[in-house]
Parts: sequence; C-alpha cells; structure tokens
Amino acid sequence: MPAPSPSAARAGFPVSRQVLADHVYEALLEWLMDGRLEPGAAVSIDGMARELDVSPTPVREALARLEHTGMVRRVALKGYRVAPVFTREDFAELMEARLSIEPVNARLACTRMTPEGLDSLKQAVEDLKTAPRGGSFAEYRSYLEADERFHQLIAAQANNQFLLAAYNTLGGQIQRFRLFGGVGITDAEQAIAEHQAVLDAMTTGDPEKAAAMMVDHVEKVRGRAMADAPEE
Amino acid sequence: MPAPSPSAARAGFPVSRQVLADHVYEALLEWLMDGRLEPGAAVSIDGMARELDVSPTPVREALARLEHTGMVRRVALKGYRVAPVFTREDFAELMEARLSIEPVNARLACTRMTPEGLDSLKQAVEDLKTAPRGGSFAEYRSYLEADERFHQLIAAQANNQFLLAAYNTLGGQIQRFRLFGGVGITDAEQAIAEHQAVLDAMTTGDPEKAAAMMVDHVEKVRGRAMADAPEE
DNA sequence: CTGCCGCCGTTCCTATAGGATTTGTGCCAT
DNA sequence: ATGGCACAAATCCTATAGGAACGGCGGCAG
Repeated sequence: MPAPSPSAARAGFPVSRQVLADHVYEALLEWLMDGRLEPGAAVSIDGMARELDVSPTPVREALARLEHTGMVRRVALKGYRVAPVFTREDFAELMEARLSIEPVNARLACTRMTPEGLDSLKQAVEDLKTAPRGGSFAEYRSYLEADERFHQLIAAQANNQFLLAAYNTLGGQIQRFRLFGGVGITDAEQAIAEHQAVLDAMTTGDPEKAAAMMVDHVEKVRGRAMADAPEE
Repeated sequence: MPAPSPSAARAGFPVSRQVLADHVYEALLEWLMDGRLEPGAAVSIDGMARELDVSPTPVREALARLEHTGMVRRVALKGYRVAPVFTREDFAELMEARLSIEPVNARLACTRMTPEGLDSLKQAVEDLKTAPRGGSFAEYRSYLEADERFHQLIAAQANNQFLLAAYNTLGGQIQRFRLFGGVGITDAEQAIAEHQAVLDAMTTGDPEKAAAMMVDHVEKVRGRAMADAPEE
C-alpha cells in the first residue's frame, strides 16, 4: 500500500491532506495523556510503528517533536522513554514556573480580552461546573480538559506568541501531572470558585485583580497537592 | 557507503558515538546563527542532505526538533522555511515575554547562586568588555555570544528546569534578533554597564535589586532597539 | 503578441533494507 | 547449582527507492 490518499484527493476533497507524522504525533500525545503509556515506559520506534501500522520514519519524526515538549526523553542510541513521574521537587519547580508566567498572562489577557475570548472562558468554567467528577479516570477526564482549556485560553488571550509558547510547554506538563501526580480531584468546589474569581476579575476588567486571583489559584493548587503528599 | 563509524568504533574509542541527526541539528543551528541561512529562505530537506552529505532522514529529524524552537517554520507538504524577520510587533512581544521571565530568573538565581555560577557570570561580563565590537559581523560575534551566555547562565542558576526551558526557547529568538534585527551593537558601553549592575546585585546577594536591574536592562534594550527603528 | 497546456524536474513524504549494537536466553563447563 | 559464553531477537540508526504533488518552461492556438 503505497499511499492511501489519492482516492480521496481525486474526489475533489483533499480532506486527508495531512502528513502521517502529524497523526502519529497526535496519537502519541493522546496515549500519553490517557495513561496508556505509563511514565518511565520505553517507547520503541519500531514497536510503535507496528502498533500504529505505519513505517518507523513518521514515528521517529513525531517523537523528535515530542521530545521538545518534555513528555518523552531521548537517550542517543538507546531510544525514547516516557518522562518519569514528577517528584515533589519537580512539582515545586513547575508551580514556581506557573507563578511567574500565568499571572502575567492573566493581567495581559484582561487588558486585551475579546468578547469571544470571554465567552470561551465562561464556557470553560461552565464545563468545569457541570463536568462529572466520579472516581474513574474516564469520568473526570472532561473536568481536567476544561481546567487545562481555561488556562490555555487565558494564555492565548494574552496575545503574545512567546508567552503562549512558553505556557504551552508548561501546559502539557501540568496536564500530565494532573493525571499521574497521584492526586485525583481534590476540593473541586474550591478550585472552581478560584477559577470563577479569575473569570470575574476578567469580566470586570480589573487586570491587577485578575493577576492576583491567578496567583491565589496557583498557590492553592500547590497547597492542595502538597498536602495530599503523593508517594515519596 | 553504509556507515562511516565502524572504523572508529573498532579502534576501541567509540569517540563518535553520536547520532548523525545531532550533528545535523548543530550544523543547522550554526548556519541559522551565522546568517548563512537568511530569514524567509526555504530549507529543502533533500537539498540540505546533499549539502551535508547525509541522507534526508537525519535532516528530517533535525528539522522536526528545530521547529519547536521557532527558528524554522513548517508547512505540511510544503517544507520548512527559516522563520521570517521580526516585525516591530514581534519584537515588542519578545521583550514583553523577557520582562515577565528574566527578572524572575534573576531573583531566583540570586538566592540560589553557587560560587562557580558567579564566576561564570563574571567571566561572561568580562568577555563582554573585552570582546571586539568592530563593524563586521565576524568581529562582534563573540560579543553577542557573551551577551546570550550571560542571560543563559542566570536562567540556569535559577535552578528551575521549566523556567530554564522557557528561557531557552526565548533565548534562540533573542539571539536571532540580535543578528538580524537590523540593529548592530548600539551603545555597547551602556549595555555593559547594565549587565554589570545585574552582576553587582548578584554579588551583593540582593535578589530584589537583581530583578530590578534586570527589568531596567531589558527595558533599555527595548528602548534602544525601538529608537533605532529597523526597516518598516 | 498573448494566453493556455503539457512536460519535466524538484520536493515532500513514506516505506523498506540492512548494518551496528544492546539485551535476553539457553546451554555448557566448572 | 552457578557463572560465563554463544546465539538470537529486538532495537536504533542511516541509506535508498519510489509515489504523489507542486512549480517552471517551452510550445502551440487564438
């Protein structure tokens, strides 16, 4: 099977005009977030190629891109492994980084907020409130997704490509921690209230308050996670 | 020619136990910083492979990694291009991002500074002072290198992997701007004094002053570059 | 002279082949 | 029984082949 696309291309709809490596990238990202690939596990190039029924070349390219996100680590001539679980130290560093970037994003986003952006934010908070938060992972998956989306949207509304890129690098790690950090959802009600507070400041158009509320939120996230003290 | 390595590997010294894609990555990075690859220029995979006398596969992998640094952009099925020159808008965003990250780095670095780190910083400032700043690019190359090294060292001393990663993403762009921003070295004496001020605060061990001096420096860099008003 | 069309080269993209090295297993000797 | 060694499998890495699409160029019709 040389290429599966021409049939679709001839139909006038170049629908699948996407590179195979992109599909592999997204598949790997999803597997990483799903927990199907556990931290520390080896990610064999050939094996993954067999699993996805493609050749090793696109897998190699996808992994090369993924490495820069910190989700996987590469050792030359040894292969790729899923990044190990966060230690308490790692987590502290991650929160420190969030505290230096996210409040800035919040302040800028507040001054540059578009009506559509505000609507998206409101939707994210609404989704947080209505999302099921049952015990199984599949159940609170949408909750975590809305959480990440909220922060991502703020970074996007800050309207600064570099800050957005910087946040996105963190965002993947944050989301991965939410999944594998050892803590499930703790005090969802309070977390939602904190998000709401940020949103309110945005709606009011008070940049300083938005930044302050973001600081408050991240610090409390840190507090809750540290209190629940994962393993080690 | 299947593989050029075994001759060296048999000698007992697996000296060149490095992946070819790494060499390509470094070569491309150097070419990007040297100006041999001008902004906007197409970077053909096959062409680059011929030029470096390797197969397209390692080139593809190197470019995939490079994309995440923002140095090159990729359009699916069209290929890679060197990222275009900074607009004034881009530059303003970059400085905004620096202002939200570098002072934090400076503050943290000040509290966590090691003696060796301080020595490295002093060396960097010393190199700034002694570096030639002639008209030709090759002459002030070492000046720019020392400038970048100073900021990079501070990010490293902040001892936070995420902040370091965030800075490094910016660092490449900053360095690229220093080269292609249209402005050469303006007011080197004043820039050196600003670096020295940051270093002094670090030596004294005054985190707040270090952060303040860093803010001052970045803002003045922005001022100088904006005043010199590149094209457009 | 101008506009359109087919041809050819280039390029991206994926698959496949094969060399080099590491890892695991089973067998043999001590 | 245990330690060491050979063989085999898996893996990484690079090169090569070939399909599909895009772009430029020359020739031909109007």
